[in-house]
Amino acid sequence: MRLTTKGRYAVTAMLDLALNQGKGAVTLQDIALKQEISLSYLEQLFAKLRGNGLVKGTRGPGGGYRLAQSAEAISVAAIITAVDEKADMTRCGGEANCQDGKKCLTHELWTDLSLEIYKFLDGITLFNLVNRPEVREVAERQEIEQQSHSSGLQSIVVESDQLTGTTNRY
Amino acid sequence: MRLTTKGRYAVTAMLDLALNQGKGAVTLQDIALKQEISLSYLEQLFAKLRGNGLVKGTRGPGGGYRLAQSAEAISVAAIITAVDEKADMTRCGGEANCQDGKKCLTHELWTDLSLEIYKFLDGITLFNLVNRPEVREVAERQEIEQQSHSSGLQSIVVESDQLTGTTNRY
DNA sequence: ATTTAACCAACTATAACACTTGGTTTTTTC
DNA sequence: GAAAAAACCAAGTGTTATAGTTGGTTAAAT
Repeated sequence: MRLTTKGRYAVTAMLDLALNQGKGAVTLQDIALKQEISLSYLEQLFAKLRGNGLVKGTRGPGGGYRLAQSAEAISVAAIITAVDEKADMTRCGGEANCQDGKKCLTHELWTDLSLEIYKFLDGITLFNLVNRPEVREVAERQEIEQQSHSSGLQSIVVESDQLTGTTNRY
Repeated sequence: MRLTTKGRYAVTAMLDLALNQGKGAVTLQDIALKQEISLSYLEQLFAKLRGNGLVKGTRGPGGGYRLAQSAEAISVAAIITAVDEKADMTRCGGEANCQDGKKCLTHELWTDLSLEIYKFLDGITLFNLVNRPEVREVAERQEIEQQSHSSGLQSIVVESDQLTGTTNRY
C-alpha cells in the first residue's frame, strides 16, 4: 500500500463522483476544474479505475463517469490499490527477500505497518466520506465557485476559440 | 509522515546500533556491509540523525556511532522524521491550503491517516524492536555472515589494494 | 454534421531517492 | 610523528515514478 498524491487525486475524484451521484454522469472536465487536476492525468487514472470495475463511463454529450458500485461498497483502500498497482517498494516489497533472498532486519515492522494502513483505509468508504460534515462543507463551496467559474469561462473559451483556433483542455 | 526506503534504511541502521549497544561504537562501514546500504548514503542519513540528537559519533580508529539516547527513548517515528524532514506532499502537506488556499475535499482524511501512522510508529521504540524474536533471529544470522564475510574480504581488499591501487568503499 | 466527451498512446519535465566521487579533519596506534 | 581508521563534508550523477502534455480516435447525442 503506497501513499502518494496519485492515490489522493484518485480518491478526491471518486469522492466528487459520489457527491454528484444524483445528478447523473460527471465529466472529467468538471472534476478537473473543480479539483484542479489535469484532465489528461485524470483520464489515465480513470482508465485504471474503470479497469478495476470501480467506475463506468458513457461517451458523447451528456456522458461522463459514474460509480460502478454503491458508495458503501467502495473503500478508499480499493481506490488507491486500483490506481497504484503495487509499484513495489524496492526492498521489503511484499516478499521476504530484502536481504540476499532472506528477511531484512525490519521486515516485520513494515509489513505490520502496511497492514495497519490498509485496515484503516479499507474501513473508510465513499459513503462514509460523503456524510462527513467537513466534506459536505467543502463540496458546497466548490459548487458555488464552479458556477461562477464556468459561467464566466465558457463564453471566454468560445470567443477565443474563434479568434485563435485553439481550445485549452484545462 | 512520509514513508520511503530512506526512512527504512535509517530505522534498519539505528536498529543495528541498538543491537550492538554493548560492544561500543559501531562503524558505518560495518552497517553498510551487514545491511547492504551504500556507505556514503549512510553518512548522509547519519548526518541528519546526529543533527536531531539521535546518535553521536566518535572519530578515529575504534570510533563509530552509538545511540545518543536510550533505546527506550527512541521511537521509529522519531527516526523517520529526522531523516525525511517533511519533504511535504505537494498538496495537502500539513496546512489546509490544498485548494486555492483552502481545504481540499479529502483534507481531513489524509491528516487523520497521517496521525494514525504516526501514532503507530511512535508507539514502537528501538527497545521494542530489539526484543522481538524475529529481529534477534535475523540479527544473529547477520552476525555470522558478517564474520565469514569480513575475514575473507579483508585480506582480499588488502591484496587487491597493492595490485590495483584502488580501495572499494562498499 | 457537429459537438461532446470518453478513450488511447506516446512523449516530456520534474523531483526525490539512491548512490558516487573526492575530499578534510580528528583520533588512535605504532 | 607517520600512518591508518574513522567521522565528517560538498558536489556531483543515474534512475525512477509522478505529474502533466500532445495529439489523436471512437461513440453518442443534438
